[in-house]
Amino acid sequence: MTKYQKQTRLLAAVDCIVFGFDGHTMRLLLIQRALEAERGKWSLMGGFVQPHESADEAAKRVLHALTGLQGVYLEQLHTFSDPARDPIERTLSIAYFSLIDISQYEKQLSEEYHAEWFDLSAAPRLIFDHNEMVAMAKEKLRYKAALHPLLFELLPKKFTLPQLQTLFEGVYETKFDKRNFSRKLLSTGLLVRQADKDMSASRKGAFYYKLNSKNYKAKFQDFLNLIPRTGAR
Amino acid sequence: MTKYQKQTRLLAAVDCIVFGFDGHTMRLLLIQRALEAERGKWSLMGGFVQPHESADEAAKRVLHALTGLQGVYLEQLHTFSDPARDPIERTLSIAYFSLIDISQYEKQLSEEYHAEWFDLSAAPRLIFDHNEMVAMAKEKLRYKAALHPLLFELLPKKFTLPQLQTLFEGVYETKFDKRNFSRKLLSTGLLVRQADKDMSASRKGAFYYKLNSKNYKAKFQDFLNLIPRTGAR
DNA sequence: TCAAAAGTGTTATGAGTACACCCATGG
DNA sequence: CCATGGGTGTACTCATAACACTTTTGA
Repeated sequence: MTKYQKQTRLLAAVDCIVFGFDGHTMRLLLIQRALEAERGKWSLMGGFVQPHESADEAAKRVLHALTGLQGVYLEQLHTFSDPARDPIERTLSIAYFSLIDISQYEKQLSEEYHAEWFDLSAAPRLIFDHNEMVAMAKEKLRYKAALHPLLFELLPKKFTLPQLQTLFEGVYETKFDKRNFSRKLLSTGLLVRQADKDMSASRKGAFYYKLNSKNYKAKFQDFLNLIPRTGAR
Repeated sequence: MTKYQKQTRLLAAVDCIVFGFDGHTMRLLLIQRALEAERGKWSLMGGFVQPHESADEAAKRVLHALTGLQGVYLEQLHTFSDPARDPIERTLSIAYFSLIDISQYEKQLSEEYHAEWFDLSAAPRLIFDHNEMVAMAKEKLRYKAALHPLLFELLPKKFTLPQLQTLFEGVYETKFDKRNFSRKLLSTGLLVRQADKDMSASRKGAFYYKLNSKNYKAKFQDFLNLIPRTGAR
């Protein structure tokens, strides 16, 4: 088989920006880097693309290793290619961002990787260009979640409207009117009210909802305009 | 300098999806591939990422070589990484999409590359996964142009409202009401009416407009909702 | 009975849409 | 004077946003 002669081959890595929500604030999952350079510094979870896997497969593999989770929301974000981004050797990085239900995260596995959740707005300095990746992921999350029902990926299967509103308020760093918020969300037809309530956060209790998965798939690509114009953008 | 041992290095290419608008329909710029495999087949313009350039720089270089243009709209689209996407040797491709004013395109240079404009809706079969890249670029263009004033990149500096409307109708493959269209576009504050008219398309003539570049930059990131709900989506 | 959070209804404003006629000009 | 495309105004509907009180229940 003829090869492309005289072209330089490069290392290709994937890096995963993993977002979670703890009920109060947005969180970011970081690990302490195991390799030189910058061993011990905080870093996104990453790994090299192997010869027989695509970047998507590599990202899934890495994410499963970090969280023990499969089938999570994972989307290619951007490829970072500054020739000097990794001081050891030129490495392309294909960044992915992921949304996980933090309550399903398996702490056991994380300790193997010295992983930790950080408040998104108080994340430490990361290696290489990882802070830039996080900033881009945050922006994309805000952008996309304003138009598509994305943030449900961060919640358990059963969730309450107050939880959902707190999540939106965390992502957009603002407050919404709860009457308008619930009317808008319910009008999407995405939510199905359950018979039971979450009694843990109030005396009255808040009804649980689940996603209507049929409508969820159908409407995901629509523009839903989930964020009030007077709120964040 | 320590290197990352035992990791496989891969070829990294960029491929550019170049869109234009000829006044009637959306067009796609393709070349006849000069390399094996598939020499002579239609292809996107691409090239390998060189050791000391980023992917953005590579895409700019490639695009300049193809069109003679500099400073054109160019945005990273997606990285394609199927291990089998190039039958000769595994190659990652970082795809970019670009919008150019077709009237500035320099035919001389294009002939050097056997480049040709194709009607976007009648593009030929392309090599490798390039049809998939084009499909994704088309979708992203529709998505983004519904919310941001992007399509102006396809027009000359001076353009008329009927031209602009034809362009939008081409991208969304539908017809808009011209009264609503002009009201909506003018209400953005992005357009500045010129004193002169384009007399080439009608007896009455249509006023030229230019972009208000200050508002253009300021509003680019806003959600403008440029497409009627009853139109395409 | 009280505290704390959940849940809900009304009104006013503005954006979006549907729709039809007059204008300017060159031939 | 007429054919062709350019340009504009109005009324209706619906989505949005602002705003405050009642309900539930455990302590």
